[in-house]
Amino acid sequence: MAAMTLVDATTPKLGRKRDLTRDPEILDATLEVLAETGYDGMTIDMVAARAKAGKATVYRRWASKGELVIDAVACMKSADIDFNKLPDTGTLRGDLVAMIKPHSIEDGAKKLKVMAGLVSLMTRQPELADAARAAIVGPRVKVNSIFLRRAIERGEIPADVDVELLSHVGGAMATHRTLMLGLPVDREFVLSIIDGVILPACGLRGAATAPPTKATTTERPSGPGYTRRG
Amino acid sequence: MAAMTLVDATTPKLGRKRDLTRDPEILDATLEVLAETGYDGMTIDMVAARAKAGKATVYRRWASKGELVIDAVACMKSADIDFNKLPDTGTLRGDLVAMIKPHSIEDGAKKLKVMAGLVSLMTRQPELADAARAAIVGPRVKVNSIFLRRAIERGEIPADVDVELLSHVGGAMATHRTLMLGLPVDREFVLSIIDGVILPACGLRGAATAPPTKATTTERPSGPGYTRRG
DNA sequence: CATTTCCGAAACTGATCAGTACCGCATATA
DNA sequence: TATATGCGGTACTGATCAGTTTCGGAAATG
Repeated sequence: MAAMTLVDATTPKLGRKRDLTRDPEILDATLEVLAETGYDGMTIDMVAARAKAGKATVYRRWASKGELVIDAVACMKSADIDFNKLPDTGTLRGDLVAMIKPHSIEDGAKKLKVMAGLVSLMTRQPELADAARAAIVGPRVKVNSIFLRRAIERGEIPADVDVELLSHVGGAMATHRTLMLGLPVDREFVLSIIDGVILPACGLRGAATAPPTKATTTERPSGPGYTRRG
Repeated sequence: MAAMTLVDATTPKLGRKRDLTRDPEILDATLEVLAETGYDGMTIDMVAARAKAGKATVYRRWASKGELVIDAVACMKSADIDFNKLPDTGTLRGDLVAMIKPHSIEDGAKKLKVMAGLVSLMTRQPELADAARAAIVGPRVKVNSIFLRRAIERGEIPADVDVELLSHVGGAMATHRTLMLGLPVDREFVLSIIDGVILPACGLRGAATAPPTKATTTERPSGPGYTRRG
């Protein structure tokens, strides 16, 4: 990921070799500063200081501030969800809830903070926008759509639910809460999205909710934590 | 709205009076530039040029760039929804759809563009964040919660739907689509949120959708465009 | 019509920051 | 151990921009 915009780097025959361990450290520092101050507030000196590196070292590896940031953002992608280890609990709710881990929440929060610092620039820098979407939006949407499609195949939810749209609901609510409302996205909030929006929108009801006033609540396969409406 | 941060302005006994028509023109120019370039990209010279005013004229009215922007954002609030003329069609879907007017879509799109230019700063400037939320998030959420509560009172939707949460869904999806995906929020998209997320989450189904595979679709008061599940 | 004050324009000041150049030291090769 | 090179640090350059000052002209008052 980093290599793509790295400044040439022809290996010398003699003398000291480029210290490759500096790259990830500088990229991490970039993400930290980005999350704290945003793109415009971030200076190369801040990044260098954070990484305990010299400014020149940064410019020896990346041609410009813009390319450094694009690389750093692209870097976040790999540190994301492992698609080979997705939960498969047998229920949509189970799968969604299984994704709520402290690490995942924390990681998402940091990514959204980075995103906040880039939003303004993204409208004018398609390359950056693509990198940010691929790193932050893409993976989460993909996971949700996998879970939803599974639930359809399983017959748990109707086949006509708008998977594409519903896959975005979680991320949209988290984004909105962080960027617009300035409130934290914690476990409780994610649960409320699952039980208050996504599952109901699929015709299911969340775990700990009272049955609807009039509806005849037909008990379903009775797996832990959901009932089907209709 | 503008007056609160305006620089003193003691009326003289003699000579030319302050041209009050310049204020709204400068504020409008500010919003335009803000939407196009974001807070950091915006310069006072740009605003002055756009308003065909001198830079000094701007500083004669606002003490700093920050205060100008806060005023401009606060200004957007008043140009919003008229709460005395909210639609009341008798159905939740009818009310929600009645809010989709070309002007409303356009207005929302512009506000989101302005918001995009402020997001990064909002995390570090609570005053600005408050102004932005009051102008952009607040009114829309309020409208949705009014519609939802009405629908509950009417018995159209269950009383246990999470009104607070669902009121944010529309705005969250629009924000996400604009800021993160860089796609336009058009009538079709708003309709898909209504029919694909909000109504289903309330146990209703949108107008032009096939009935669910297994559920017994009980026909309800049979107003145009909805059926109740359960 | 004289006076006062605002206007737009443009020049100026000081701070900040991207990007460059250079230094002396550390380190890996031969 | 001699040599070539990357390292962190610092000083520099040039551009940009917030905010100030100044100026000639235009308007409103009396």
